[in-house]
Amino acid sequence: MNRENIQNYVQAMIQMPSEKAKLLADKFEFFELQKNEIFIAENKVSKNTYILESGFIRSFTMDNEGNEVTTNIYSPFCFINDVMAFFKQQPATESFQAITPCKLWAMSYEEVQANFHGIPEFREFGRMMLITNYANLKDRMLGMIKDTAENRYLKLMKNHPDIFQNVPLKIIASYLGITDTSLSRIRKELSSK
Amino acid sequence: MNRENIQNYVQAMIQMPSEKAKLLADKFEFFELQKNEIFIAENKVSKNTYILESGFIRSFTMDNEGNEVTTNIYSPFCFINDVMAFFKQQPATESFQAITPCKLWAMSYEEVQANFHGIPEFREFGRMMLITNYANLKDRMLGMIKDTAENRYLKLMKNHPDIFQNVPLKIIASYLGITDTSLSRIRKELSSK
DNA sequence: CATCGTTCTTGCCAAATGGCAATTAAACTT
DNA sequence: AAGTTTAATTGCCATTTGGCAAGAACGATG
Repeated sequence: MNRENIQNYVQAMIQMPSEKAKLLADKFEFFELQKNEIFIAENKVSKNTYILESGFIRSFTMDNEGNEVTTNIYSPFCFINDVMAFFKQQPATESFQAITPCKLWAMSYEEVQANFHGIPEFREFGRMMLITNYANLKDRMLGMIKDTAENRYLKLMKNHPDIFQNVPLKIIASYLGITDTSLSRIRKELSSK
Repeated sequence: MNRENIQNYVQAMIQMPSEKAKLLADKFEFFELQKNEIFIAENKVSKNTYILESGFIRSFTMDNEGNEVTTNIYSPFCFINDVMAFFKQQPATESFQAITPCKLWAMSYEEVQANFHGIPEFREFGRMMLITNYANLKDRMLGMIKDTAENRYLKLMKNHPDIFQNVPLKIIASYLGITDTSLSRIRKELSSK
């Protein structure tokens, strides 16, 4: 645990004096998760929003046949929650689970609201977080349409090699929108090139 | 053109007194588009944000082989722009084009910023818009992974029958993430059931 | 209303991905 | 370390989707 880490993260998101960043970082509370622990459950209202300091998290939901679909894989540092559900304080549409042991920082909804109104930089930080999340999702959406499964795999490899050392392939496959069987075959195909 | 329409739209997005909604609605300027006209061009900074009053708009970009990929289809009333690019005032990552003749309302970036700081309800409106966009994108992303092309087609049919009467099938196919050939076959298959 | 260009459909075949089941490999538990 | 669970790979074949090209249908325009 190191509060400076999230201070730097907050500061990296938007331009502000380091004292301000420290002020914001101080609003977060540290906690840890064991492997496989679920800390935001689908259909329940999430009272906190989170920053991931170390470890790997995934979000997932169920498809119509009852299979788990991994909607996202998170690696440090990043902001984590079901944005839509959290800001409206409605039930989450997906669950969030620790893939490895994790260190996180939490801030309650009430605290977020209070600081949104009181600290312009924080409001800006929140907005930037929303925008960044949105951009990431959009990139992924485009990738799903424009790229083959193989290319999506290669891109993830390139942009997040850390994930492949810490996250089971079946979860990665689900995130890429294919079965673990297909991912295995794609990997075999690539290794023979 | 009817300013009351967007006043109602603004008011529907977040709870506020109708005088406030009127105040916000007054900030938008009316204009029209011809069929096929492009009003936000990829790689250019969009100086305005828009509300669609009538007609159909699509956003699109190019895939790696140079084919157009329709990223979204917009029908009234809705908020339109490349959210990420607009709020950061960076070059748009996709183009926006009128599929039919359209009536729109525009607000400049400067005006948006000024009102964000001056009118809490407007700030809230902007945030809600962002969140709503995000939720829609997320639903679509999930659909791409969870549903077959046929189901995506049926869902769109159910949720936006209006689109099928106004937008060419090749654009709808692209939006669904398949080729026009495949969409045609899916439709044939369904009609024989 | 004749023409030109676009959109939509269809046939044929190829490529990508999935489903299931068996086997191997790896990770966890005691 | 042995045994048990979970993850990953592989073979076989089915299904979905794509690519290309030809023709039919539709729409805009003179």
